[in-house]
Amino acid sequence: MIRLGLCCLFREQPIKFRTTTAAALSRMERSAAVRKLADLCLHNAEALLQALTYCHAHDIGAFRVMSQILPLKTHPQQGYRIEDLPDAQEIVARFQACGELVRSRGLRTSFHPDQFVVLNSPRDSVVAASVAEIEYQAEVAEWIGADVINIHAGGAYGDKAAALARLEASLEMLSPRARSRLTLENDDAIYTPAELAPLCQRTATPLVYDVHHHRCCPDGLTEIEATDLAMATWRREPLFHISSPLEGWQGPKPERHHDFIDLRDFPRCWLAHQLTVDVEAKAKELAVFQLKRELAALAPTTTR
DNA sequence: AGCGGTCAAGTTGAT
DNA sequence: ATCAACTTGACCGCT
Repeated sequence: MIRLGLCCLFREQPIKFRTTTAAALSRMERSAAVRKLADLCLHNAEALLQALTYCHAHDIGAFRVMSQILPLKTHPQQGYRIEDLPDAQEIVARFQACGELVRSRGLRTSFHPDQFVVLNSPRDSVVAASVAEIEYQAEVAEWIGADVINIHAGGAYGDKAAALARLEASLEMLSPRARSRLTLENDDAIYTPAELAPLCQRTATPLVYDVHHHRCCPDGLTEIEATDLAMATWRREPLFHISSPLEGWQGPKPERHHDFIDLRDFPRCWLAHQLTVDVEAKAKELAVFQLKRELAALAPTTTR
């Protein structure tokens, strides 16, 4: 019943996504720059199709798409609209082909905008840039059939209640296609499941439960309680995160991720549910395979 | 061809 | 006040 997900990259499989830098583009004529960007987008769409094909063939049920799938899409100077790139139709067509595969094979895809996306910032410019980034990912999500754009709640700014109120207000700024995909995840330092759950329930925003973060930043809830709380916020298959600490729970930085998942870190209460669990481990597909094997040995019919 | 410094963005907390 | 850590590899300019 557990669908395991791979995050963005491969350790051994030669499937590579490409990107560029704003500095490099700024040294080129705009025509050459957009040509390069278009080539990268075409390449990445093809690579995504390969990634999804690989996942399906190897029984990996979910794939997280890297934020730079369209490189520098919302950069203030080098950003672009897809329709302004050469081969725009071909780029979209290739991503839509990914979407066909996702739907026909029952795969799940998601996005996880990174730490620069902060919807609860007191700075309007930060919120505006964050909304733009989420909207870009929502456009690609629509092409590829991704149902999740997962973000953290943001900073505390010395007043979490006010910060969460700003977050709630910012949700209103999103288009329907972005809003309907947006999810919130508990983080490893600031916002716990207990703090996010009320907002999630009130705003019908699914809560992505990261049990590693919960262990780093606890709130008094047991893992069973947090699991149930998070599950109740989903109107579809829940998406959770798993990872193991690089140097053990007693190490200096338990929030850092290990190459593989220690089976002891996988909450047993998750096994009873139909869930997607993204495997956040540096050995990538190898870690997914290892966890799948170990879960299968534990309970032979409960994984796929 | 190979090497290594650098890469758009925000926030926090260690120094 | 400054800066590394988040996640991480890959780009790109230099030899």
